[in-house]
Amino acid sequence: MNFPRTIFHVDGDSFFAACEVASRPWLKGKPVVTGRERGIVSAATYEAKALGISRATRLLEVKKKFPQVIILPSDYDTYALYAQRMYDIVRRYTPLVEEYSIDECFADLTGLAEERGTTYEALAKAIKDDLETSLGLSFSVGLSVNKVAAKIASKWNKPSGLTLIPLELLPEYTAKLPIGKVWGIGRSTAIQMKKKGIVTAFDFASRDRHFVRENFPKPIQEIYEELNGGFSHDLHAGVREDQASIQRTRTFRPPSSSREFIFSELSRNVEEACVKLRRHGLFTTHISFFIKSQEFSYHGTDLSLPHATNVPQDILAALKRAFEDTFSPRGLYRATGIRLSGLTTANTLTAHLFNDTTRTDTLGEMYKAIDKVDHKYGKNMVVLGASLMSWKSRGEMEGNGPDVKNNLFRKRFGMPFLGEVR
DNA sequence: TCTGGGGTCCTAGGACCC
DNA sequence: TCTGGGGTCCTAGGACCC
Repeated sequence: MNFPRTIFHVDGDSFFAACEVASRPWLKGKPVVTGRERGIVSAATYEAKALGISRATRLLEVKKKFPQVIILPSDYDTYALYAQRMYDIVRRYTPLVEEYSIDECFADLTGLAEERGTTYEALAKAIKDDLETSLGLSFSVGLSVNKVAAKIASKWNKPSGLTLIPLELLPEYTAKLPIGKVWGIGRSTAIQMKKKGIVTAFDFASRDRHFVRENFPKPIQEIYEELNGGFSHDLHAGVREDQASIQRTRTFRPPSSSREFIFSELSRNVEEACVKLRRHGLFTTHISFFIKSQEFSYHGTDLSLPHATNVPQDILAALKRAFEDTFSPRGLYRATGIRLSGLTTANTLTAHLFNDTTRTDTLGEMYKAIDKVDHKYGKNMVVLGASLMSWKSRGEMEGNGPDVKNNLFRKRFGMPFLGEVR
């Protein structure tokens, strides 16, 4: 078997649902789905899938047809914990591990089989067994010559599959694979390709290189190379420190046309994005926000801030006018979102360029204290008055239950400058 | 005061991923 | 599949410069 480079891909089977079962053993063997807060299925155990439930099935339908199914809200903190353990186990074999997503990773095993006097098949099996026995979850793994091919391999046989695609077998696999299933080929590219007579991944791979260069953008050209056994996607091992953006978005139900409420939703998103910013020790210089209409159209703008910041007050001040310009009282909206980009590690710009640095520094100090309070007593102990309507909203009850909601309000008191504290 | 050729930087928007 | 939330990368085109 020929592996010029040896790229390994791990994919957790029904990951979210499987994590729930692993952390609550009494759920074992039961049909469990996650995604309660969304109203549709995010992940389903195989017992649930056996009933005919698949991703994106409506939960109302699930409840009606299968009352025995256990419906859980997503718990990303737990999933992230399992993901971390998964990466660490793979790292026992090589430091070259890319933490690709919450349920996937890539590893570069090039040369390792020879080094250990074993085969790649045995090596892949060992990693898979290690993962499954240590975590109590099932994984599908794939081994091939690059990332695109390794993804094909891990998807080939789910759940709990182990597939090796050496260079010489790649055409056999691509010939059986619709082009739209290839990692990086989305709907619109697939449609474009169909018009050019490309149906399978092999159809694409066997086209003339010149034709591909002429007709497709760079990312698609890179996929072309990898479908032919080349190597164009490097592994990004280690943790990413140069994150480009942080975003926070939230859908609310029912949709609303209240200016105050929608701004409070935005304000809450800004606050939560800032928490993340501070946790990473970052400051933002560019923001973009949107409000999303019931018809799924997005309205919003991008803004540059006068100086780098990590406190919500600065961002909201910049946002206020743009929001007023964007918001239409006749519109019906279903979500808001904020994205922070132009991230830097220090607010160097503030130095002596602006005369309100004192205020910003004071706010900075205050948020240090607030972050400590949140760390000690739980998230969102202190929130801005501007966000308050969002916390009061009905949608909140669905996730946390009425107790939390009542609790939230008993302990509130107003505080100048900060808005409201509870 | 009529206009060549070439470069950089930024932004909006599209496409894609899990 | 009538649709949640969090990301990345690329490209075209405008602004500006020599």
